[in-house]
Amino acid sequence: MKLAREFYARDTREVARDLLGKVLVHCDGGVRRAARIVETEAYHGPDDRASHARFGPTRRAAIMFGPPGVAYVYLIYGTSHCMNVVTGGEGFPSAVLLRAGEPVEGCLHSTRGPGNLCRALAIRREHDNGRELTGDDLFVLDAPPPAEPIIAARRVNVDYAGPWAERPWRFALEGNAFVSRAPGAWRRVRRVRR
DNA sequence: ATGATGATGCGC
DNA sequence: CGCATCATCATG
Repeated sequence: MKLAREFYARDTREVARDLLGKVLVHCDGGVRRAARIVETEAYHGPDDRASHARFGPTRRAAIMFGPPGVAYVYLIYGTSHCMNVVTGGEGFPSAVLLRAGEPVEGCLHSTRGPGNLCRALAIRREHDNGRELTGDDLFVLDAPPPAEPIIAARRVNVDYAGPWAERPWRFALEGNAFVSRAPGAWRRVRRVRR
């Protein structure tokens, strides 16, 4: 069963945790590609200095201010695409970055790391940015809560964000082999409620 | 540790 | 307009 808009219309950090174990599906011209989400990051509100929304509703970030349940896909470092799902209430900019998955079906590449995950599922900014996750091409399938405990840590590569970089808004399934490597990963990890 | 590679956002 | 920056990855 596909996750409905109400799933996304909640606090970013809650959505980021609840997305773990769910299955991201991309129907790519008749071919189905899917991965189980094992790592996410929350970007929460206009004051989050790590968020693309920190400059306000610019052309790129405006989508984060819009309705939840929409894909936000952008190109980073000229080489990698990253996919987010827009969350929260309209007008309050927030999104969850999908950082890693576990291959389920039709994956073209490693699913470890946000850029790799997009490449594996053939998700690209030109085709998928702004796509409604309530549609039939790109969506997330519901799944039972994961057996693995959920862990949290500071977000990756957002040192420019000052104190906001310390917030434990990166979530993952403990011990999962597909969780991305990153500097300082899981050092100050805290366990989160199930 | 570093380079590839291009969109983005800012400041002039 | 120019320029620095960047929610990455692969390689050595």
